[in-house]
Amino acid sequence: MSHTPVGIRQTQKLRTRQALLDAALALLEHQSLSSLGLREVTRAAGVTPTAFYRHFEDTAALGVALVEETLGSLHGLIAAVLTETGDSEERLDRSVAVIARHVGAQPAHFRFIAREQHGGVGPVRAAIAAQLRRFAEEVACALGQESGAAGWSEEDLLMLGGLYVDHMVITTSTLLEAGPEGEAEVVRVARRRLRLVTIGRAHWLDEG
Amino acid sequence: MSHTPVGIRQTQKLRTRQALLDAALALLEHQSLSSLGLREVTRAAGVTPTAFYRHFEDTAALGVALVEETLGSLHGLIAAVLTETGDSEERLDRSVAVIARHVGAQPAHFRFIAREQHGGVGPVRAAIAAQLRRFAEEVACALGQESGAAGWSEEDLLMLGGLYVDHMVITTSTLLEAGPEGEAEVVRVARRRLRLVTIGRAHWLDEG
DNA sequence: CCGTTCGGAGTACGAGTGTTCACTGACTCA
DNA sequence: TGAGTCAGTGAACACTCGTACTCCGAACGG
Repeated sequence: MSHTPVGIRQTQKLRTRQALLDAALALLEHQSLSSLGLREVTRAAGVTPTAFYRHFEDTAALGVALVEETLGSLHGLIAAVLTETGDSEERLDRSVAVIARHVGAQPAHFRFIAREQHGGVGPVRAAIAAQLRRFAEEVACALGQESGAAGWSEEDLLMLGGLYVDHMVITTSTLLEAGPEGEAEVVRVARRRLRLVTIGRAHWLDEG
Repeated sequence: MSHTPVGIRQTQKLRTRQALLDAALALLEHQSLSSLGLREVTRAAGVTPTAFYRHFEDTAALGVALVEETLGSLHGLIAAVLTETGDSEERLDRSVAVIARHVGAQPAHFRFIAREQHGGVGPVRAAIAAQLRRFAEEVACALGQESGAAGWSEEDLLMLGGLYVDHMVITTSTLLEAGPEGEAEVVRVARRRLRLVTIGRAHWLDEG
């Protein structure tokens, strides 16, 4: 992939950068980015305030980096799940399960995304929107290669992809609100919702 | 309704209270509640910081009041639109139109809701969640009285009501992001999404 | 009419904020 | 090996912040 220089200096710099990101993410569990202080982050990361500027210009820039870290590695994953074999019911269950697993594994990251998707920091909002748009396009592309997609316009595929992605985001934040003990119920409802959408999809061309 | 005492004192108090709410709402256009300062609000409202405490304990309490102001008056409205006569296509268009009109009329209020729905202030999140749950129940109730609702379990009606409400919220924030010039396109896509859900609804019992 | 209530003003305090500057010392590389 | 680079330090800057006081004066109620 990208060049990963092994200089002691570079690695140490990356280590501090990651410490800042981790500290910020931990603090963002109970507040939003626009109220996150630069000093607050550096204190939690065990670094002086000035060191922050070696890595990020703003707390906003740090937020954008967090967006990349969270969503950047997810591309292709959803599309992959959708293109796996199995009937639509199976694929549906698997999609929801994948989401639940990821959210359970790194809740702080997804809480951050849910919170800042409409949050007060413009650049971060834009970064999230861009990533979600890419997801929608990927899903639309995957759907377009299915057998049932004959006769669907590109616009409608994008509409459907966006619907799935938005539903994925909603499910994510609902999972976070419910906590581990409420997960099963949330998954149940999410599956039903997806099934309803799938049924609508199957009959879309009948009544378009 | 509620008692509205006409004392000079009471009215003046309500006036400043409203000034605080309006000032806060204006400031919240470009930031989120958790970064909103008490002094900032009072400065914009033209009062001293100490006066704030006569009306709200916190900025969080002010946020809850804003939630009530925005969503409290909307109850019954959606259900009313849904129970009006006309075929499902008409009702669907009317629902989207009503949303677009409300968002266009008071964008700041709805931006606030979208932003704080997953924001960093717990009590406000809870207040919004409670209101949205009420909406979902109202929609579910309205749907239950339609002719096509025979055979639907109460749980599935609630699932569907929640789906509609969540979609309403998404549409709202998408409208806000798009601005007035992008409104037509957003409305187009929102209508299509709703139509797909409606189709799924019509065939729900066939394949349940 | 007069004592009480109370919304709001004014002042002051300590704590925390973002940003700047000169500096240090370990790493880099010719 | 020696000059240069640069991630991170520490002190200081000028703010803003939330909150606790005391006090004023207009509106209230008996």
